[in-house]
Amino acid sequence: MSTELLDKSYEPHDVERRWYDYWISEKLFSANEEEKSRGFSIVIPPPNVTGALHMGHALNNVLQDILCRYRRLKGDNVLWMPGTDHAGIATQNVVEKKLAAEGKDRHQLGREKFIDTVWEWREEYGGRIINQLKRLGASCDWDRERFTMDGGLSKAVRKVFVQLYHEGLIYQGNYIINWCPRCQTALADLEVEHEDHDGGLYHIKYPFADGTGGIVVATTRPETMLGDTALAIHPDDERYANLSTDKVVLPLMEREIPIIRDTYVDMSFGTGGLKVTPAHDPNDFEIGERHGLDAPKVIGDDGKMTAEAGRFEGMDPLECRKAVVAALEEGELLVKVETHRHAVGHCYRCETIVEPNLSRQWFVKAKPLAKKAADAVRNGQTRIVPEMWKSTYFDWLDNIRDWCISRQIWWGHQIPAWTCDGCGQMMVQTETPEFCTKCGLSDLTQETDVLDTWFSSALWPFSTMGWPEDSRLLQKFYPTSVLVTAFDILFFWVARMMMMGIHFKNDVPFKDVYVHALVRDEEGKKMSKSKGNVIDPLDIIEKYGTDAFRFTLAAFAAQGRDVKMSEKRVEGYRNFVNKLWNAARFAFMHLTEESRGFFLPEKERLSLPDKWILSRLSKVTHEVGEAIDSYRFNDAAGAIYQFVWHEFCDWYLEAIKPALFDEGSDRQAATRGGLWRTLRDILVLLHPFMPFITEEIWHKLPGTKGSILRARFPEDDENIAKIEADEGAEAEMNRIMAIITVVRNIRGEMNIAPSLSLDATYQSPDPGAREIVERHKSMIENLARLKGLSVEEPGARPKASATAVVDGASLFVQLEGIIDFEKEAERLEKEIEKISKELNGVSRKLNNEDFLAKAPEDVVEKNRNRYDELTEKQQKFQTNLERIREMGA
RNA sequence: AGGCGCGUAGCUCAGUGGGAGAGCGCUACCCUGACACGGUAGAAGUCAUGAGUUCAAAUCUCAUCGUGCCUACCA
Repeated sequence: MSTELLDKSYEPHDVERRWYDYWISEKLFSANEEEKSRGFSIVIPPPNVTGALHMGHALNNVLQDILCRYRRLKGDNVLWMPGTDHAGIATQNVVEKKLAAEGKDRHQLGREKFIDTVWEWREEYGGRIINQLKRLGASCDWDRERFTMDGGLSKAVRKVFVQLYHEGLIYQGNYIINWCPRCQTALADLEVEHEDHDGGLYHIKYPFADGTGGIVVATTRPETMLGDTALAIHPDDERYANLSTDKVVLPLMEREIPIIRDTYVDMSFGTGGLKVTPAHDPNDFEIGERHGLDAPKVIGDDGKMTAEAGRFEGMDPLECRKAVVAALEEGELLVKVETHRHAVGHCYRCETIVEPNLSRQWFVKAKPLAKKAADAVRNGQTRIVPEMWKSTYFDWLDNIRDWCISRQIWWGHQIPAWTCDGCGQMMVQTETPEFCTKCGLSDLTQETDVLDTWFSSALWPFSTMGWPEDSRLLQKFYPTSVLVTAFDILFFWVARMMMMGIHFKNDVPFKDVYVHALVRDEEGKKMSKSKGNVIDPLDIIEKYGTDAFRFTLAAFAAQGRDVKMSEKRVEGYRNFVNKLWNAARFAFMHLTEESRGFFLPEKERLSLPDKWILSRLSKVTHEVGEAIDSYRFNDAAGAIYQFVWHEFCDWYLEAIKPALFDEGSDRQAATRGGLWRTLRDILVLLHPFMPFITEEIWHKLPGTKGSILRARFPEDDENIAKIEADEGAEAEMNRIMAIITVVRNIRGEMNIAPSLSLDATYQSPDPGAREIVERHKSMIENLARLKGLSVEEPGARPKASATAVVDGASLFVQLEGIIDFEKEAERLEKEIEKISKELNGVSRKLNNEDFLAKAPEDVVEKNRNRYDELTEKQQKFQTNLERIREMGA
């Protein structure tokens, strides 16, 4: 019975550290694959091991944590599988940069030593993001933390690669791929980010070989002309129907190249002539294939012009472009240069311009896998929420192209393919071969390329659970219940997990995919370091506490809309955290071991505020559960916020104070039960959103045992009394609250000092209403600060009073000596005007025969009732207005 | 070029066929036995624009304008 237990305002830091340690040491996040209870599982979207927590991670993981904590409260056996991915290119870049600072490069170290260095780096820094997730309160089963380069996961990668290869779904081939000259590796199409650039469109004349003229072609990349092997025109192009020759001379190279006819060419573009560079443009490559053209590479993998570029060898492509253009100008072959806006591809890891380049790479034949992945969503095996994303998902899968999976880097899963140095036989198998299967020679060379990181990520839902073994974990928790992710990796990751999961597990990897928003800055821009608009989640946590931050994220996670983050909002929810803290602090002044309400007092002993708050609580409990079940996190957060602040604190706590201070009374005992129960349930409802403060208060709340993580959601808890909606109590309480509000309104509008106690008269023709008001007179007097309320039948109106109308009754607030007649008249006029406006709308409807005939009965009825109420109210105000005018005159 | 969103109070956003909502900000009053990170009351919106469907539209349809994003091999 003292407030000394708690500080006046909530101090999160210490509390957060303490309880997180406690949860870990008590193993409260552990899943149990041997237990029979209903399983619920989520695999974390593994953050890059090089990563640092940003807002996107924060939102993503907070939502997952809310789901996991909620499901635990619902009694589920929850597995939240954590881990990181090895982020091949990104990690290699980081470590290379570090080496460069020491004046070294990876080639000096050699492959093996370099990989050792990366592992060392990972040991030292790789845990950073994991620790940051812990600051968020993430309740992952940390004992099971996985890494895509772990032994088990690597085994899964090999097995998948080998099987797909033997099924013909992985092949090696020479195709145009995206080459990042800085990272020195191929990239998948998805890993290229397109950005519009203003460039030049160079019109270049290719003279006919017979010297009779020429054809002008247009290109944005003149330097590639050095590798041209044809000039293409549309077969139906009448401009070129009768050419005297079928060859042109490639300028600068002075090489004769054929004029070919291909329907790919767009006659309406420029002059209708297209230069063909099979080695440096995907379309040109296909044309080249069709016409059997050579494909000389003029831009090398090192990003420099090759020997094929003749005198331009060794130049940087952009430098070469200038030189080529200058040379063309000199030869008077440059017809014109226009400015032209076109998309330029950049490496998603280092932003260098990527070169389309002909290269021998490994590919996954995506179409057959993609079809099954799309079908699984079409037939509802996997549900995408919100549905809006379904079309994006289908669109991509239905138009999917083969996936380039080989990377020319060292950090990653080395492709399990070996070539015999003797006979050239290729062996693709899970175990390292000792001898050539064809000639028996033991000189074998393994493919040096590694696999795309996303290749191993695609296996994450089952590789983390022990696949290819048929583990207990897989049996219990695969398919996972839901995948929570932002849309930006819908293709990178979700679609590919679907493909792999279905192919190798014969079942989808998750039942639901919940696609959440992207977190943006206050202006709605994507947060990025280069823009300098990044808000660091850890700074926010430091300043406002994790619970406030989490609640903010949840409250703004409306489906289908981005979250614009600003500190101001976090501050608002920090205040909410503090409000809860103080409500608890107040409650603890009155709660003892004995006041706990495992069973609530019999209904007859409960006061109206108790019955009311319990009824509201039962509804809010239901709302919160339903909202989380359907991933409407903002609705859940909103419902509980509204309830705690504006019902529990504003009304209930104020209403029960007299009872609580009535020492030794029965009503004190009964109300303590109501208070205990409501606070207890609030903590449980809030726990998924605010794990720390709820745990802290839980432990201080008499009558609770152990961690709140082990509590049951109120509806499912067998150990506490059932509560249910009580419409009667709600109606009664609403009537009382309306009266109080109306008195306060008069006080406010008339500018009456709160310290001034007033008398009021309540007049109603309804004996039932009078009885209710009479019964709760003291509550009204107390909360409306009245020194006396008399309850009467309609009759003489008190003189010099301000009036209000509630539920068909009149309320007179006596203001002898202090009433300002003019002000009161003004106030009443304002009320009347407001009512008239509403009345207009309603009567328009009721006077409309179509409305009466066609609108549903209940809508008509509702409007009729409203009409009656408003008319009566208007009349009462009108009478009072007249009276006030008389008195004032 | 296609596709998907968004445009509601000063700001940030809920609401998606029947009485315009919240948080922050603003105004007035108040340190009333937990909370000034608080309390009570109040002001504030042609629900982007135009047309249509409907008894009824912020909500459905179409168009327009503005805005954001995604996909794309038009040189």
